This record gives sequence, C-alpha cells and structure tokens, in this order.
Amino acid sequence: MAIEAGYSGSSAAEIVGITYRQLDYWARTDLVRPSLEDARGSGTRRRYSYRDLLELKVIKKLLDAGLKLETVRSVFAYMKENLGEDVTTANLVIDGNKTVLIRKDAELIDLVKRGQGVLNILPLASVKDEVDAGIVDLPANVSSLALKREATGTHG
Amino acid sequence: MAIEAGYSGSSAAEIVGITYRQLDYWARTDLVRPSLEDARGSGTRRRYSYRDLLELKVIKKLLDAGLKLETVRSVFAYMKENLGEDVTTANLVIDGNKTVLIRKDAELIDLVKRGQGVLNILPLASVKDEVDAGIVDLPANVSSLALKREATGTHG
DNA sequence: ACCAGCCATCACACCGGCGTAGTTCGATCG
DNA sequence: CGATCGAACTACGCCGGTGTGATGGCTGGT
Repeated sequence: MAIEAGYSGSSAAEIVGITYRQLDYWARTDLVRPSLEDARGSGTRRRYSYRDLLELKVIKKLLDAGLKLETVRSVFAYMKENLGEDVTTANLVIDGNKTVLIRKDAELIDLVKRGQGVLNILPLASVKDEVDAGIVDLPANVSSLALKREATGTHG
Repeated sequence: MAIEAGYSGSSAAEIVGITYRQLDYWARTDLVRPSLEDARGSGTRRRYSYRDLLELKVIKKLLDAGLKLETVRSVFAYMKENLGEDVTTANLVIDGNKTVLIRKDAELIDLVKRGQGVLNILPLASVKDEVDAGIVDLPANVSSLALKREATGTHG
C-alpha cells in the first residue's frame, strides 16, 4: 500500500463542495490545475495539494457569492502569486478589475469609503477553516495522512 | 410638439451605458420594466423614469463588478422596495443571498469583520452621479426637459 | 393623408459553463 | 498476470445572456 500524498480529484471536489465536472472543467481550462500530479490521459490521476484545496474553496465561495467564473479567472491571475502565508488573516478584495490582499482593517475601511464601484470582499480565514472542516468530514482513509504531511510542510 | 416625459429605450440604454439588447432582455424578463409606459407590441414605445435609470445603472455596475445576472435578479427583489430617498448616502451590501442597505460606516465595518462569505458593496452615491453625468452627455433634446420634470418630482 | 424614422419584436446564432452517459485507460489487488 | 475499479476522457445536450439582422407597426412632421 503506497502512501497517497495529496487528494484525488473526487476527494478534492467533495472536500470543497463542488461537483467533479466543475473540478474537471476548471482543470482543463487552466483555472486550477493539481499541483502534485496533473492528468496525462485516461487512466492517470490528478493529485491536489492542500493549497490547491484552498484555491478551489476560494473559487467556490466567489461563485456562491454570485460572481461569474470569468471574473474568478481574472482574480486568480493575481491570486496565485499572492496567496501566501497570511491566508488566515488577510481579506481578498476585488475592486472592479483590480484585486488586492488587505491585512489591516483600516486599509479596508479606507477602500470602502473611497469606493466608486462594487467591492467584493472575501475573508480568507473562513476559507481555511471550511477546507479543514471538509477534510475531517471525509471517510478518513487517505485524508488524515495527507493532511499531516501537508500541514507540516512536507509536500514537495 | 408634445412633451416627452421620461426616456425612450435607446436613450435609457445610452445614458446608463448598456446595449439595447440588454435593456430589452431585462424588460422582457421582468428585471427592470419602464415604469412610465411599458411596451404593448411592436410600434409602441417604452418610457423609462429617472428612477428606472438608477436601477439600470445599479445593474450595470453589478455586472461590471463580475456578478451574474441571476444574482442581480435576487438582489432586486429586495432593492425595488428599499431604493428610496437615501440613494445618495447609502451602501448596497450583498451578503451571500441576503441584501441590505447600510448607511453608517460603523455598521459596514462591523459586517466586514464578522464576514464569513463574500460581501459585495456598492456605494449608491456614485450611481446617481454617473446617471446624471450620462444624461448631460446626451444630444440634449428630450433629456434636459425630462430631467427637470423628474427632478422636481413631477412624473406621476 | 403620406412618408420617414424610431423602436419593439422575431428568428437565428453563439459562447461559456456546466450535466449526463458511455468509453478507456492505468493502478492495484489477488 | 488477469480482473476489477476509479477516474480521466469524449460526445452530446441544455440553458442563460446576449449579438445580429430583418420586419413591421406607431407617430410625428409636412
């Protein structure tokens, strides 16, 4: 029994609460690709990292908020670079076609006051919490192992 | 030369910056109907009130922010009742599937801090400003007249 | 009363974002 | 080493939200 690092496609989908078709479509259209192992034809399998799960969950929350997938795509051009350490404290703020990460409440308030267009604000802390909760709820085979390995930073 | 109250379909579309097809589609699907005069078959004409323009502009800004039209529809179930006097000062806040109008900054900050999901915030002052600017930019025939009549509350 | 212009309507097409069903592999287990 | 299984792939369809003409009825101006 080989040790399974990361999460399979269907596991990932279940954890973050999306359909497999969505996960598959997003992977094919380059929105979120599994960073541990990409698919190379039928028979192969995708392996998603914990961080991939965070990204997927962000997308789901943006979709739930009523954003178009197209918008999400442009957001992720920026996101992928800056979704770093401070995932627990920062707020993701979408201002028209610009996207920023904001850590201090004061800056956020400032933005809101100056706002001309629509601001979309997503607290990233809730994203991590919900992903973790989703992992615990799983049938518990692969996931607990994988979670430990990921959490201790041993996924490379 | 009869006095034309309100705005024709194509004028309204131009003022708020949308295509006629959008305006038409939204009218047919009950999102925003012209409140002065609805269409009754080809040959008839729609007449939009100033307030209709505000609603249309809100929709455009929400679309520009990347929201799905479907989301906008649910927002407007609430909006239509509460888009009242304080159009200049309030913020429209969409929290998941709930929509609220918030006037005080403090309340807004509170919401942002407690936020679990995505918040969409639209300052309504900018909506009025941009609609007014759009009206001035028009070929100036009907619009100036109509603006006066509407602004002084003489549209019923 | 006619003509021109405006605009609502109709018919058609298109594209993104999926859902559904069936097929085909590679991995794994016995 | 063969059977089974899970998942990636393919093909097809659907629906919402438009864009693009073409058509045809009002209406205002003369």
